[in-house]
Amino acid sequence: MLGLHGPVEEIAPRLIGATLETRFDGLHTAAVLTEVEAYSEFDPASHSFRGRTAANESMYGPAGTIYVYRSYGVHWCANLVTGTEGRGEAILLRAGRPVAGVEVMRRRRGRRDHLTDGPGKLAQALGLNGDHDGLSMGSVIELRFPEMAAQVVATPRIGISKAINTPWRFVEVRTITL
DNA sequence: TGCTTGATTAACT
DNA sequence: GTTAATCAAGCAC
Repeated sequence: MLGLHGPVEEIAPRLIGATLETRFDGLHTAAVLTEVEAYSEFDPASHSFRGRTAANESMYGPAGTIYVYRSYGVHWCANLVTGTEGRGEAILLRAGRPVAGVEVMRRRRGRRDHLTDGPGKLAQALGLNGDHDGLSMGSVIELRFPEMAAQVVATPRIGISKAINTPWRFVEVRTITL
């Protein structure tokens, strides 16, 4: 996919402002990404740091692959692979702004607000779960880049205990929460 | 085989 | 601000 292949720390900020769209079972939802985090091999905080396993296999796929993992045994979190195949790099999609299918999102989330303001929430609102791990960007999951680049700020990543000073969290300036 | 730790969320007080 | 829910991966034994 155009503009989707490259080092995670370079691609990640460019995902801010991009629209992620899903069509599952005829249900259309879309969110503009406002917060992402980059993870790579040789990165102690990354799932791929300890090497390739059955669980993180899709992190090693080609650019455009979706990596979905179970978080805290409860939630699903979605990543987008943008690196070279076999490198184990991915970008965690942490938050977004609903722009289509809000009622579908509300039904999936079971509430009216806080639909996409967290990685588990964003994945659930878009209907992403373990079934979609390893799928590629294409007919059911699409990413559209904006006309103009968003204003982005880089900060340390959230909820990790290693490499806490690596500023690989990228947040849209208008929605920044530090 | 058992123990600890999460790339979290929601419901509490 | 605190805590339960809930489970798989990773690591020690």
